[in-house]
Amino acid sequence: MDNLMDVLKERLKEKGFKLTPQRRAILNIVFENQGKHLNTEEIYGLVKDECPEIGLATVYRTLQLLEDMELVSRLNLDDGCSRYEFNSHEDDHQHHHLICEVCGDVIEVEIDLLEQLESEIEKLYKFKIKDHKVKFNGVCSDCRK
Amino acid sequence: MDNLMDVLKERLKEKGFKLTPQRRAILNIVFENQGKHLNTEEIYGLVKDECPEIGLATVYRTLQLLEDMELVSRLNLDDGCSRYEFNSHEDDHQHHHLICEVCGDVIEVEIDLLEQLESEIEKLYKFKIKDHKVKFNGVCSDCRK
DNA sequence: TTCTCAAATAATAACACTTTTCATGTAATA
DNA sequence: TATTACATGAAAAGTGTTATTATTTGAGAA
Repeated sequence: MDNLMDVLKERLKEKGFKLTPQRRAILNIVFENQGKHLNTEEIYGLVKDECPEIGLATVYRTLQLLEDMELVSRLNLDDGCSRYEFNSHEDDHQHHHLICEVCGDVIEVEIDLLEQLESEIEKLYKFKIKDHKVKFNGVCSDCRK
Repeated sequence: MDNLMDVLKERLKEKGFKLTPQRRAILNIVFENQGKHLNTEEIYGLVKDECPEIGLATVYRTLQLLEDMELVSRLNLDDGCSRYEFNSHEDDHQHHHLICEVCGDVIEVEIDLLEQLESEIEKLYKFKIKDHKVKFNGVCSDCRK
């Protein structure tokens, strides 16, 4: 999708950054692997097909950059590394994840019933909530068989 | 609380482990600092008053052990280290945390309105939920002034 | 197009947190 | 007592990540 790169270019320009092949390639990899929740090392491996010269540090830097401009989201699945997903749902809250403790699969949940809980918390604790992260651990349908 | 150490001793015995001064001291520190969410280094510093000879590796090992026997819970507050809290609520789900992005304070929330969300997810995804982790990021009442 | 310079890069060193290794110590068991 | 298994401290190694540095690159100016 060319439109995607236009968005990237635009957001980079806003903050005085440049659109480089590395940045383009990394965003592409994350975009093409939606639902996969790749970690930095995996992204590094995949992006090398496109940019064989790329360094791991650049991957780390770029993912941070892409997170800053809200094109990707960093996930913490408690497996010792950061994972990333393409951020399709711009403004609103993130979706949630079901993490299967048997096969390790990660399923995305689109329901969001946390609004009422949030408003209750905001009232009770006078805490301004800006974001929430919800993880469910359990066993997926396949592994229950 | 002596009862606490009895529980520890019992659970250790179940799995063939021993109750050592180090293990007793570490559990005590976490117990005495409920609401503080200490990290390993902080626990190490505090436990040295009781056990000056203790090594950092033992603290890591013991916290893992205490987590396995569900006497403490490991928290991930996205600040680059593991934090621990005493696990008072045995069987049921954990409570939630409000993390202030200004002062870094962590506030505990006891409300749990996730039951309905969970049953909906279980039905829809046939995913057996065993635990959930919820973090809210925002600004606490003090920092909003 | 060529020049200029800030920004971006690759490579590598440094870093922080954590785990493992290993030799020694200690407590329960036979 | 001898044996066995577990626990420990110290140090080394491992892991994911960030910082440093010299070099290269891209985009606007000449």
